[in-house]
Parts: sequence; structure tokens; C-alpha cells
Amino acid sequence: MARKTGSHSEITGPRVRAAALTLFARHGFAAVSMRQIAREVGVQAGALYLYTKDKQSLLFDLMRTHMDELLAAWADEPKGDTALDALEAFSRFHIRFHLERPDAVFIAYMELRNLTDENFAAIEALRRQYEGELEAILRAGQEAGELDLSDIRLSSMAIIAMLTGVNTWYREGGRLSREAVADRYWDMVKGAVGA
Amino acid sequence: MARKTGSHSEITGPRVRAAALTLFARHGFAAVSMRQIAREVGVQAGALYLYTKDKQSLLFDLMRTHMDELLAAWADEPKGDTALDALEAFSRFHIRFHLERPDAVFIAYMELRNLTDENFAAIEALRRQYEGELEAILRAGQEAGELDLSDIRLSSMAIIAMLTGVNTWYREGGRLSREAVADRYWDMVKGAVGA
DNA sequence: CTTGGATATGAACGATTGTTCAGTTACCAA
DNA sequence: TTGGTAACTGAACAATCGTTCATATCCAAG
Repeated sequence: MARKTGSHSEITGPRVRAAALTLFARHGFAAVSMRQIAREVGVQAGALYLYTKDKQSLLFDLMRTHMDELLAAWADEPKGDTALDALEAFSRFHIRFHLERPDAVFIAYMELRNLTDENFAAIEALRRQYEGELEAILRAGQEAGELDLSDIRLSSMAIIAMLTGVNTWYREGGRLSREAVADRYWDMVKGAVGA
Repeated sequence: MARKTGSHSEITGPRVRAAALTLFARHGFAAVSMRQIAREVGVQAGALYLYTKDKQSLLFDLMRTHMDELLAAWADEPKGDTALDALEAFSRFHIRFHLERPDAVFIAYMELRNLTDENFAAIEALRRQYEGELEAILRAGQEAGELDLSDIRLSSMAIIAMLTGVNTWYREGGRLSREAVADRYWDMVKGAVGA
């Protein structure tokens, strides 16, 4: 027995990435074996290497895809007229986007240390780019007198940490809807930047 | 050759934990072998089992010790008279305590999924207890009319995420001193709770 | 001076790891 | 109907894993 019935390359590839995403998020990159991923897909371990160069590339692809999607989605987001509008748009976007893909977010934050130096640098650059988007909003708001900030970089890091933190406790079907959470976090962000 | 010269049990034990702390923080629990830890200590792998039941217990001990120290240190902290004073004390304490032990903090947040169910429950309970300390402050401030909060639990999670986030970017000898960072974060916390 | 416990070695255990590859099958184009 | 190739298997590779254990050495106490 070798190949199963039907042509599967366009099915199996995404399924490998999906299985890796779930398993890496649940157990951690180092704790998941290629054989576990293969079993989840319904294939032997050797077949995975038709879809990825090695385990490291599998992790890197997942992280780079996530960061690319993040940047692309934010670029497409309407941002309003004022810096305060843009900050509200960013806050709501960040929560929504991250709540929609908890596994990818978890991996992107937790598995950085399992990347090779080169791959780490690439992901880090994308993260910096995203942080830069928020910093630009804060700088504009500062210059327009809409915000009162003592340190833009620091405020940016604080806001992102606060917003991303939602992923650690939010559970679907819980006490609050995603919108209600976003409303309250936007209030807190507003207060934190003195607006 | 077996035992080296001198009595070492009171030296080796702490050294095993210190090596495990550093290595787990740098590479992750699953990616670190007992032999790596042993090499760092200057001992053979088998000797580690004089100081820990197994690898899992080593991780759990590190995490439980960290959480115990956290709760004990906060209990010893002067908290001022008003709820706002207590909130400031908490904010500054949290940043200071966490910046002093980045490795332990990193492990306590990243390696939860590598704990057995039983051990996870124990650590989770301690974390809840710490979060409860902040919630109590917020509740008191709310009732005294010092704070304006729409949801205490949510504000508590947001504040902790924001404060803990300092560990992800702060570097010793950087642009800002720890005190300067704490000053600015306290400003932001104050704003976020409407005070 | 002997004895016994504390401290450590080093070899060994079976299990599992990421990865490669020759062989096998199913599909599609000619 | 036939060939070629895409998709996959199953076995194999050396390396490493956590853990155990018989053995050896050192120190303190009697």
C-alpha cells in the first residue's frame, strides 16, 4: 500500500500546517514529534517531508504566515480621521484579530526561542513593524495634542501587552462578548494615554 | 572515581535548581535534557536524581518556589492607607519583583502546559491568589469611589498583563532605569482605572 | 581503625527523536 | 493501453531521551 485513493497534495499540505498549529500550541514545539503531526493528518511521518523541508521550517512558516496576515489585515483596516480614532481602531482590531486565532498567537509569542537565529530575526522584524504602526499613531496623537504621553515606545509596549493579554483569559461563551471586552479595553487604553 | 572531595549536598542541590532555571528559561523545558543540566552543574546525569524525583518535579519546584516567593514578598510589602496607595504599591512591587527574576517569571508563564494536571492546578491556584490580591484593591477603590471601573476582574487582568509585559522588552543598562519605568507605568495604570 | 551513610560515577535500559530513501501504488496524459 | 510522475509507505539510521542501579569513594562518628 502506498498512495491512498484520489489526489491529495492540495489537501494534505494545509492539513499538515493545521495539525502542526494545533499541536504546537497545545504541547509546545519541542514536545511535539513529527510522528504525532503525521498521525493527526492520517499519514506516515516520512510523507510530511513532501510539504516541509524540516520541522524548523514548519514552525517558521506558521509564524511568518501569522505575522504577514496580521500586517496585511491591519493595513486593510479603516482607521478614522484623528489619531484617537486610529488608536481606537488599533485597539479593537488587535483584540478581534488575536481572539480569532489563539493558537497562532500563542505560538508566535511562545516559540520564538525555538527559531534559528536567522528565522528569529525575520519574525522579530515583522513584530517590530507591527509595533511601529502603533508607535506612529501615538506619535501623531502626541503631536496633535490629543494624547499625553511621557514615552511613546513604552506606551506602545504597554498597550500591546495589555491587549494581547486578553488571549490568556478570554473563553468563548463566557461572561462577556468579544465586543463588550473590546469596549472596556478601549476605555482603559484611552485612560492610559491620557485621553 | 565516584565522589569528589568534600561534602557537596548543600551546594549541589541549589546549583541543580539554578542550572535548570537558566536552561529552562533559555531553551524551554522540553528542549532541555537532564544531561545538559548535569553538565552545567559539573556532574553526571544520574546524580541529579539525588536532588529531584524526576524532571517534572524539578520544573514544578521552580514554579512553586517562584509563586510562593511572590506571594510572600507582596504580603511583606507596605501598602499605604488608601486603595489608590495600595494600587501604586502593587504596580511598583510587581514591576520590581518581576524584573529581579526574569528567568523564573518566564518559566512561570511559558511552561504551564508542561506541568501534569495536578501540578498545574496547584500553580494555577497560587496565580489566582495573586490576582485576587489586586482584585481586592480594585474592589476597595471602587467602593471608596477612588476608582472608576466597569469590570474589576477584567481591569485586574489588564493591569497584570501590562505590568508583566515590562519583562519582555526591558534590558538592564538601557534607556530607562527601573524606577523611571515604574513611574511611567504607574501613570498609565492610574489612567486606566480612571484615577 | 572501623563502619555506615552520603554523594557521586558510568554503564545500561528501552523508547523515541528527526530525517532519509528505496520501493509501491494510484492517478492522468498520451 | 501504456507510461510517467505525484503521493505515500515502511523500514532504517544514528542520536538522544529520562531513568535506574551496581559500584566506588569520601567523610564523620563510634
